[in-house]
Amino acid sequence: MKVTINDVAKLAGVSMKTVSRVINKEPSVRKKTYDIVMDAVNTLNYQPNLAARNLAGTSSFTVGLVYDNPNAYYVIDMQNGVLSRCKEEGYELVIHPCNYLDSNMEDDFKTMIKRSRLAGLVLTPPLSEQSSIIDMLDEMGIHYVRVLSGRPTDEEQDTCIFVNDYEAAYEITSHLLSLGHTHIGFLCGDKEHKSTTERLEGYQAALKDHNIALNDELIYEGQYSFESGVEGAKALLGTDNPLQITALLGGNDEMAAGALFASRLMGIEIPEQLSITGFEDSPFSRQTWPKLTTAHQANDVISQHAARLLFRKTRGARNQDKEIITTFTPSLVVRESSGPKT
Amino acid sequence: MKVTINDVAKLAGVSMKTVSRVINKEPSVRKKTYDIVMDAVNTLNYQPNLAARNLAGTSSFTVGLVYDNPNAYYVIDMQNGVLSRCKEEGYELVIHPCNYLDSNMEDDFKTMIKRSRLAGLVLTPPLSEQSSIIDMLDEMGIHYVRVLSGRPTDEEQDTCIFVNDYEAAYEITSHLLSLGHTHIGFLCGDKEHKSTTERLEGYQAALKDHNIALNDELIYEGQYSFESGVEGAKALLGTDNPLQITALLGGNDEMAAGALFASRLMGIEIPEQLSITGFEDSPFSRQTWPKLTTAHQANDVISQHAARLLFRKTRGARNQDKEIITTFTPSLVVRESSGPKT
DNA sequence: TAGGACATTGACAGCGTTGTCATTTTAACT
DNA sequence: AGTTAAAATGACAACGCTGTCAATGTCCTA
Repeated sequence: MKVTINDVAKLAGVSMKTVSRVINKEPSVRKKTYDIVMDAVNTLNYQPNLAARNLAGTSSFTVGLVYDNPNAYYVIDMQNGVLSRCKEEGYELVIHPCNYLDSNMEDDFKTMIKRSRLAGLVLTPPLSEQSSIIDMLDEMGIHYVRVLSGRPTDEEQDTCIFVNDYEAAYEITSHLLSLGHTHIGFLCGDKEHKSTTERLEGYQAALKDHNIALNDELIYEGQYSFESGVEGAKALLGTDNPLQITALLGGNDEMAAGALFASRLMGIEIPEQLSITGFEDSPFSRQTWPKLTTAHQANDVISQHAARLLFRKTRGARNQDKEIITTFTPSLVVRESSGPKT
Repeated sequence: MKVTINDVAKLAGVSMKTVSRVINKEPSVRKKTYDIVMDAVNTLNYQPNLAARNLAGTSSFTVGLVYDNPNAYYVIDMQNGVLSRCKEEGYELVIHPCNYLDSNMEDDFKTMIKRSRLAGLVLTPPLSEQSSIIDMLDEMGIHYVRVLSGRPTDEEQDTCIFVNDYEAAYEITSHLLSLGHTHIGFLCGDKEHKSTTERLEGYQAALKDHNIALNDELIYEGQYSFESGVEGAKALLGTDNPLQITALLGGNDEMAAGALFASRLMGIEIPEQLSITGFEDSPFSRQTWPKLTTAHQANDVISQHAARLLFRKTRGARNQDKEIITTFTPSLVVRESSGPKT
């Protein structure tokens, strides 16, 4: 019933170790031998046992995905991306949701790592920004790849995948500017998140480049949540829109949806009286009325490349085949929630 | 650096095997010995190696979560629930998204199972309904727990967790009836899904109990998607609402959101001219305008109990401590999208 | 106080791989 | 053909734990 490496070896007429070499794609196996072994593998439908590999080998075949992001769409996308690479490479994925409010998160982390020795970790924001975590991992000698909001720096090229929120925010803001808006509010997330400051700076840079004076009163700091989007829109627009805002940049789709919701309550027509934009292009940016103009962030692709980067580090030169993109810029998607200033 | 069972044994002054007994909570370890060993475990901060346990033991410490549900919120909830139990019991979770359109899904499945011998699987709908899969698992002798839409039957009590959609749909429909609605449309999912027929039957039963004649024209079959919700609402309400519909039951929150969207397009006021209800209470049922009346489905709790049920089967009598609920009925949550008939 | 029954513990092999190092085969030279 | 270096393969221990079964300890009974 259960097929082991020995069965394959016997059928192929080689030693166990040679089969091991073949399935690990080690060099220094003769082509002919390789083919014979692969034939045996296929006829027996052999699947190497992960537990044994993890136990015996120096490197492991499980990678961890660590996240601390309340957004389900985001997590699923990241998960699927990493998973698709894992499947290809024969790795297994264990997921590890975290709560950064949780004080014993680091212990939790260590436990997980001890339990199943890991090939490496993929860290998603905002967790990937926490230096205490990174330091701990460095200290423990654990491989990792961080998905980060930011503009690439030479230094961290090989452990980071950057999402250029700055650029994307610049683009969205430019879009609104080109529609004639000049009084543009910003519903940002909390400033501890790198993405918040990046998006904010992109927004400000675009305004500057169009010679529009910055005004801090136009910025509302929320928590990337629907509720804080509602609050933010109410706060900025007030009862009679004293700041004469005609466009609102949501820090993410959820906040934009909140702003949409608030606008309804206040009887403001979108986009006629107010343009609203999102960020991330999560599915529900298409499920609002009107549909959200937003910046599409290809999370599944991003996480695939994160996984690739991790595997490259883990398995050394063995699979350098595919190119790895380390910087992604979300791209503008224009829908119905933004329109010309009237 | 790495602490093994031997280190613990040495420190505690017992044999390796006794430590093993302690960490596996086997009976027949003297209380005193137990305490000594646990002390050693704690001072060394010992974490048993999962790979070794899986390799050496007859039972495994990894469980699989298999899903084929496009709804991110649902998946995350299920995942978190199962994960929380796993953490407690020292298990590890590997996730396995499927695509039931994919023809070689079953092979995929087998590969996964061979790779890492599993303690068992948690199957979520609609995958849990597919008898071909169940048969395969039975044949392979794999433990599993199915989360299913349905009313409990005695027979499958020990491998199934039921979500009583029938009852919930009955309740939602009754809610609408009590508001005075008599012409109630139903935007259901595709009929291959068990949940669709369950919800449909609940809806019909409620109508019957109120002596309202059933009318198939009031039922639109979609795919549980936002888009099909839009289409369904358009189809049922037509240009001049020939069926005189004053309330619309969404098969799930997404379809309800779609109906909301369509209503906006058609200039129908919610809930003044039309009541709309959802199903599942996913986060975005609170992020629509108006917020959706829906049936709350506690997916995280459901999946926790699914995991418990699995562990009970896996580990035999070792942890019978907590009671397991095997039937859950989503409960009505009244929000702003439903109102009295005017 | 001896004998037996049962509870508790330990010694050791084995799970299915990979790492190390020794051995054989091949290729590349004189 | 003979030598040598390099490439290809194999033998065997080890990874950290659990299962088996034998050994010891404890408590009871007569």
